[in-house]
Amino acid sequence: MTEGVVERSRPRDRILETARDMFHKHGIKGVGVDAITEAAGTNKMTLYRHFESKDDLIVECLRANAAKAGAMWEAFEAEFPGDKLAQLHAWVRKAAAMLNADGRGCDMANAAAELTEPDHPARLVIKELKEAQRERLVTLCRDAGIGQAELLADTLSLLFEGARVSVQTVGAEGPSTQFVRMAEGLIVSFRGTAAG
Amino acid sequence: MTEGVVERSRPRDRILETARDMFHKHGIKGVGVDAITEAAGTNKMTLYRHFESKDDLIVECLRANAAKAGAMWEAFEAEFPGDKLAQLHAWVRKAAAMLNADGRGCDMANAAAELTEPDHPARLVIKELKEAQRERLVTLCRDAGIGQAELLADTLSLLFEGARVSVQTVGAEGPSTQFVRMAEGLIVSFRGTAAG
DNA sequence: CTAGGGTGTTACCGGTCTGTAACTATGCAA
DNA sequence: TTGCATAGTTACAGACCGGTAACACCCTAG
Repeated sequence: MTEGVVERSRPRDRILETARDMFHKHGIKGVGVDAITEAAGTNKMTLYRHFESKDDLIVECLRANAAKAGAMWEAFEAEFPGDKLAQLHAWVRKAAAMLNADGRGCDMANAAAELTEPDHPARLVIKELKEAQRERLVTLCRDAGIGQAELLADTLSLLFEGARVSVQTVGAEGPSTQFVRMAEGLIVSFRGTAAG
Repeated sequence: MTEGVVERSRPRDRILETARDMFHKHGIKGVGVDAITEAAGTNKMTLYRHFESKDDLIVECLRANAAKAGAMWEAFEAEFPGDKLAQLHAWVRKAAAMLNADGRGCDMANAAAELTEPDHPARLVIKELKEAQRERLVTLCRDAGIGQAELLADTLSLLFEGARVSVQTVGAEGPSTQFVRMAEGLIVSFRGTAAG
């Protein structure tokens, strides 16, 4: 009765979820473990019983983000079963929606900007997850029957990545407003050229 | 009359230069003022005699970066006087060179990722300087006789921005390798369409 | 020579950070 | 009931952070 909060989930899940949100909003070095545990309604000892270190927590947060992104791809397939071109356009719409979601960029890109030590554990998983994402987009382009699928996928991915940092620096009214127009134009252009 | 021998630049210049380098390499929150002054061969008191605070130093570093970038544009004009299209291609080559320079992205984008407080003094100058950069590229495209100059400029700028974060996340062997090909293709494509 | 501005040195303040120790409280299961 | 895993509490260690005070130094202008 008196407790109506989200105390239903287990401390580990609450910590992970809260950390994801706070890292996203305030950056990784801008949030301490004390603030995370307090916001998660638990305490520091419990955090360190579930995670080896803050770096470990960071890595788990990045993996959780990637898992959520993976679910997005499954949603595309569910919405347009077999229609790969429609799924590609869905990706463009979803990307545009993320641009307007909040003024923060990609969590992995932001993490890479903050964690500069070359052997930081997060850098490995960032590279791994970004490469997996790229592979997915390349496959989607190829299955959509587009020639030079790699080039289109890389171009779209660079445009999106650039748009995300653009909203973070100059805001949502900057060059990123043209993202959909650019992306759709590119898809049309690549569809026009014969495969090869 | 008094000046002449510059065997060693003044403390303020050394601090500014050192801070620019260290912020670039290790991020802003990853470097303390003690480390900066020590690397600059001076001490903390001297830093605080020339800069109001670390935030003030950050802003001055960003402005110094922008000034250096401004010199780049003048170099284009000096190398290809009046030939705006050649200057645009020079911009593409210069951008590609920056991608391979080191694995770090744009200092302003990285600063925006780190400094999340909405009213942080650095955010204002980042927006101001990025908008100035964009205006320069738009003007160059327009003077090069390209129709839809804004759209080309924004597309190129997003591609470049995306390529910089890409090298920072997956490395220089990722999608950013195709940057020149993408950019040149876009310029050709936009030149083909009639102005209007 | 002298005065003074720029610089260097040392020590310190109050705060925050990650991470740990020791102990207590709770809930569930045999 | 007993036993054990999980979670909460308090306190602390050790390091680092941005920023300041007080004072000694040196070079040069006058």
